[in-house]
Amino acid sequence: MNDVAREAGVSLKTVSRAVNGVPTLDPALAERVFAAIRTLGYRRNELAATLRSTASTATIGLIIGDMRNSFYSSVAAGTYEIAREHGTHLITASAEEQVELEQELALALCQRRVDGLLIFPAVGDQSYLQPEMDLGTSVVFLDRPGTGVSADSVRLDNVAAAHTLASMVLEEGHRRVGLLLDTLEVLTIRERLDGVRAAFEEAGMTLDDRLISTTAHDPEAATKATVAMLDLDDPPTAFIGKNNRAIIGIVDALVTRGARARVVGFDDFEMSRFLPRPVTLASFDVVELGRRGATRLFDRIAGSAGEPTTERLPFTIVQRGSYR
Amino acid sequence: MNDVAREAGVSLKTVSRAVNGVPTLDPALAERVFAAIRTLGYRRNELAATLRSTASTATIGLIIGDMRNSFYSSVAAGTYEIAREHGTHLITASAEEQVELEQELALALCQRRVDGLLIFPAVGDQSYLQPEMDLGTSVVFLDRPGTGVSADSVRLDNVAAAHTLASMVLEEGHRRVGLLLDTLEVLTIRERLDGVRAAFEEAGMTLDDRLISTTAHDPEAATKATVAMLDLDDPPTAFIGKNNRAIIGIVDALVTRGARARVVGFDDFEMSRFLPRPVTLASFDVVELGRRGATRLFDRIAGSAGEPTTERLPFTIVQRGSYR
DNA sequence: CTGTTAGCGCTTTCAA
DNA sequence: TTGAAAGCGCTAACAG
Repeated sequence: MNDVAREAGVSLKTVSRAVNGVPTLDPALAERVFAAIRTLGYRRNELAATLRSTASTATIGLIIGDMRNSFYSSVAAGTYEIAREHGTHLITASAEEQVELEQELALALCQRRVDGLLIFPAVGDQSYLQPEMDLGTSVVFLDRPGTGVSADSVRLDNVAAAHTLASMVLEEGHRRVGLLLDTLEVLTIRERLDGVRAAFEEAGMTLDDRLISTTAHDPEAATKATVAMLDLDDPPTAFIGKNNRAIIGIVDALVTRGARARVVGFDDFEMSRFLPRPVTLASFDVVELGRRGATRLFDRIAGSAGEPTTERLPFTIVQRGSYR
Repeated sequence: MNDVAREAGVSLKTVSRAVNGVPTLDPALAERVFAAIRTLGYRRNELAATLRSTASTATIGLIIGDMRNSFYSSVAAGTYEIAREHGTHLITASAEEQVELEQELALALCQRRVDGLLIFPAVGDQSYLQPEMDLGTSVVFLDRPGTGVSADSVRLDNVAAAHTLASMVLEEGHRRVGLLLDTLEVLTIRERLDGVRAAFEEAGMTLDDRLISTTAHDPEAATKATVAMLDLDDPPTAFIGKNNRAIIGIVDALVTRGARARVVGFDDFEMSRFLPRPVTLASFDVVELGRRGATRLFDRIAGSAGEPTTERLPFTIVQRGSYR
């Protein structure tokens, strides 16, 4: 910048003003500065610019579970969209649902002075964020609330979606309903179970514990659990899958066994129309989850005050599968 | 940092040394510094640290086409994996295959002083990168080479994969083969066409222009083009799809028409086993593409010299679909 | 092994 | 409207 000032025959500060587009600068001077910049091939150092400045670093961090999972990459797409509108860079990191790793990554991002953090909190304690938040870093939780700190969150309306799916199945006359879930440590899963349970209670029924699997982490595990339920004396006539991968596992089991059963579940996916059995899915707009989270974060970064809020995204019911 | 020094009763530099883990520091002094850090809640500013230092910013940039596309998000996953091993942050940006946007994003990342850039170059000219590379920013191109600059690239062996698929179909006795491609402006597509053409020539045959579609951008367009070919007097008995989305479109057309045809193509995907027709796919390890690109980039950042290299990832042939 | 001084590239005073 | 000086938070260089 000094070289540019010398070349243009102006002071350092005038170069700074030109580069920052300060309107009170004489256009003739500005043009001389830009000419010098071109001849010298000067590149402004954005990092240095934020050092003295009270302005932000124009960078936010996103901590997700797993980049290969389309759920998370869709959220990242929505987040990026909003970040781009704000001229902000997005640093994405993957914590693999481990809270220690999440903490390490979040603190590293804070050391990098990100303006804000969007986090899918892992099972565990997020109180490590409190000092960072006190120091001015904004935080928004996605999909589930953090533990031990109070911050904004944007979530899915799991209870209502689960209630709707379960009511539908019960109204169709099914009485034996198998649930393919994951560990109940995860709030999202508990919410989905709660919604189903509420629908059962409204119908004057109770859930059979033997028809609740909490091990359907992936398609293969879901298949195994489904097969086990089909082998019961009084097997389910309907199944509810906790997400797209559970649905795949259920359908796989049914096809392999040549069994017929009603299948419903959560999350739509691109290939769902090719499922060889008809399925009904409660679908959430996951890209919108990323957009809303980022929008809330930028509100806070811009200084929006007030108590932490919780936003819940609605769902839609879609019919898929039974391709022949 | 000054406050910490005062609190610990040492000099600024000693705090710096403690924070950086300089081994020649008296452990007793270091402990006093850390105690002061804890009581004051001091957070090191990584951005300021890289200002004076000749060291890197420990950040790399990745410019992809579209975050929602699993092809790109898989590459991002592989890139992140390697970046993490190097203690480096990953800033991801999406240029939507537009070269002007790509240039804007790449230059913005250079202003942020990323150590290196991984780019899926859009159709157009990448010579805008030359000044940045001269200034020391490393660049590696993914999936296709950049135009107008010479840099490392990691690519897929499209020609060989296309040749193998086409030879397979011809050996099975098919003589009318429909190609569902995208615009030939994209090198990857041209390579795939070249591989098919070579296989045809080896078999003493030529491609029928009416059986080459260059409009199969998405599943719907692929379906349309497939239907048009099926309506010809002498319709294809086999189809080659340019990627997973083209395959979906082809299968959709066949199922809707109740038509039988051999289907082969590029790229495996999670749901391919549920396709209602048997398909043979040439599958590339896309996560590995991200890993290799990042590995090459870190080699260059570490100072590895030499002429730009081109690496090509191999493919594997997999059988999918025909689920009942 | 520790401290002092200068300076990274830029912005913020505040005076002219 | 422009410029000089000071300083952001840290590290490099060189003494001691």
